Amino acid sequence: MVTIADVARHAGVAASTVSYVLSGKRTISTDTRERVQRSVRALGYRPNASARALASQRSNVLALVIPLRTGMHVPVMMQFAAAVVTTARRYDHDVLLLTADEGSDGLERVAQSSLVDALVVMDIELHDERVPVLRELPMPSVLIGYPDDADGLTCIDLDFVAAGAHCVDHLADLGHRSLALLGTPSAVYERQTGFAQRTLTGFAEAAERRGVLGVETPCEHTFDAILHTVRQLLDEHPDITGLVVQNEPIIGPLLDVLRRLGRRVPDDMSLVAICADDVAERQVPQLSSVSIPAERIGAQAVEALITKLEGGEVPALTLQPPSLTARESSCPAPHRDLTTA
Amino acid sequence: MVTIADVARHAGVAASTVSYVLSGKRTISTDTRERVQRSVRALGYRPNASARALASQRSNVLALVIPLRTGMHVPVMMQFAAAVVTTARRYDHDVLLLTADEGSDGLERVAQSSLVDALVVMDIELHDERVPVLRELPMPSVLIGYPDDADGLTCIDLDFVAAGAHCVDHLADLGHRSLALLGTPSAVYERQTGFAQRTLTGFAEAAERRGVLGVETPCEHTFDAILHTVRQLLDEHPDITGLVVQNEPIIGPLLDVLRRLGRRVPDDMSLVAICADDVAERQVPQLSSVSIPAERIGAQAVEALITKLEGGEVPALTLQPPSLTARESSCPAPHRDLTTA
DNA sequence: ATGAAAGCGCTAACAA
DNA sequence: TTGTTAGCGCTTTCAT
Repeated sequence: MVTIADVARHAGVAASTVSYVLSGKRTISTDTRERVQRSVRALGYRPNASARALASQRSNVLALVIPLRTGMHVPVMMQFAAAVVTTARRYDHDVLLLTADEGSDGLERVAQSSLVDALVVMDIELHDERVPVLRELPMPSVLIGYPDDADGLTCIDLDFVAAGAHCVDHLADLGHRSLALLGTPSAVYERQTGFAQRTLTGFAEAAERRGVLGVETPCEHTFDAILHTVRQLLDEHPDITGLVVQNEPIIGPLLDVLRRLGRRVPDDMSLVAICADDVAERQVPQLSSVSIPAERIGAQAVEALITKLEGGEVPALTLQPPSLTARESSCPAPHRDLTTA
Repeated sequence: MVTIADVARHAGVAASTVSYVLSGKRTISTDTRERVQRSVRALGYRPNASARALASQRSNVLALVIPLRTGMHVPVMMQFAAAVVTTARRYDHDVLLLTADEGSDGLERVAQSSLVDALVVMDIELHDERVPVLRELPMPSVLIGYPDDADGLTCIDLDFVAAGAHCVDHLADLGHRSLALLGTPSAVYERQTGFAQRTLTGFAEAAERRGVLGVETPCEHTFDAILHTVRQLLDEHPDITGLVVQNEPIIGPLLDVLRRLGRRVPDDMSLVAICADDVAERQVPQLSSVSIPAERIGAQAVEALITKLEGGEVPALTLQPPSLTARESSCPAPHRDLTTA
């Protein structure tokens, strides 16, 4: 292994000079700088990460805590993770991957051992045991999602309340009077997961505001569950003509189920999904959808952390405004048959 | 921050004694050990990771390199990643997440800076630029997948050749005489990705051996592409009655496409997929499938690394034997209509 | 503009 | 069974 001392010897300077050339924290004469840089290249020198971390009290590693639980939509999480890693690298940081099942102990472990400088925590529940821990940790963190009590924390998320409302408004604008929200599996609600809960809130509030019927139901992932859920929904509320879907894996089978139940999309039933754009575009018909800007949020989370690490200020809560793209799955409500009214 | 010196003082022993109590590398009298352990708890001591790594030349961190490219099936990758993290934790290691787009430079960076002790690299291509780099790196690595020239490397993978053959045998045993392999997007083949390539080999060899027709075609992910690919396939080979599918995201739409084209599964067309069990079970009808044991392979990769780190020997190539589960999507071939023969 | 030297917090060889 | 001590390779203060 080639050390800083080797480089210093090779360049005929002191080790500290090499360090300063590399960090740029001191002005170095062009001559010396170039000589050192040549030596670095000649010897293939790479600073030892542990030594650097020990001396500088900075590991240049961020922790990323991802959920590995049932009901989470995996591709979206991967987009987050990818964005976090890519952005971290842009700021010369690496990413340590933690799974949520280590719980708050895991957070304390990596933080208190100085393995990482800061943390990104995904999939925050409304009452999350990790939140008080994060608050006490001696280093910055950013939550993707936000808990009920977000005091003293930095949170970034899609504005799911607005997303739910947005879907209702879109359908209500098209003349639909009876809507349903087909949500995530019930386990997700029972965990009091923020995004699911808040979409529901936005949906309900908007339905009330617009004076339309707004029914809500969770939905599991199996085909039979989807069939059963939708059938029951339409039995109880036969006049529903607008569906909001927040449950990416059921989208394909759902279209099939609606076909079997004799509802054409969009003629008999308009659909708006909350999902990644590529998923929406891949369906037949293509789905009107509110997209989940995972890349944007992941990048923003890292940027907020870097800012905090440099002593800067960041907003306590950043909510991405949702944007709805109308595609083929939503259209004006069918005329009401007044004879059956 | 509480250091080992604080603990030593609190317990009335030398710092090295604390170190030895923690590592267990020396026999310590019960009395001292308990006193030290009490002090550790009392002060909430956590060894500093960088200091430990610097002194011991071991970071206790493994690198995991995951692909973020088109055509890869994301949920399977997440299963790998989850298994790697979970298993690493069982051996007291953490996992640093790298994306494949850092290329071989990324590997050199984390290895030569001693950021990690060892590497797990996923999605290995047949001719992979990272392979020669891994071979020269001063630390152990395990490849998930394997390149053409795997000399001096440790590789773990599902035996995709056998998987392809297995599917053919299953269908041939049921009397099918004309089969097709519906593969991954062509980009995956063009990258010379091992698993896709080898499945194809196994498929072709087995078809030849069994004396049945074996047609192969890549397939993109969009609905239109699936429709077009399958239609063309059945136009050119109308007597195909067995389909092998290695392309998880198209499975749902494919069933739809077959229905549209008037082929009932399994009555007119038997289907065998190479995919995760839960995906196979979620379909209607449930798919006969060769499962991808991601958890097993991920865990095995980490265990191999740990063994190597401890100076042990591991096999150069570990191929998981595929296992096929027959479900509802495959059945005996329809009787041939001899009048049209 | 550069160098010397004191740590950062831990491990492990050496001593006792 | 335990303590003393010399690093691990770097950053950063202090000195020049």
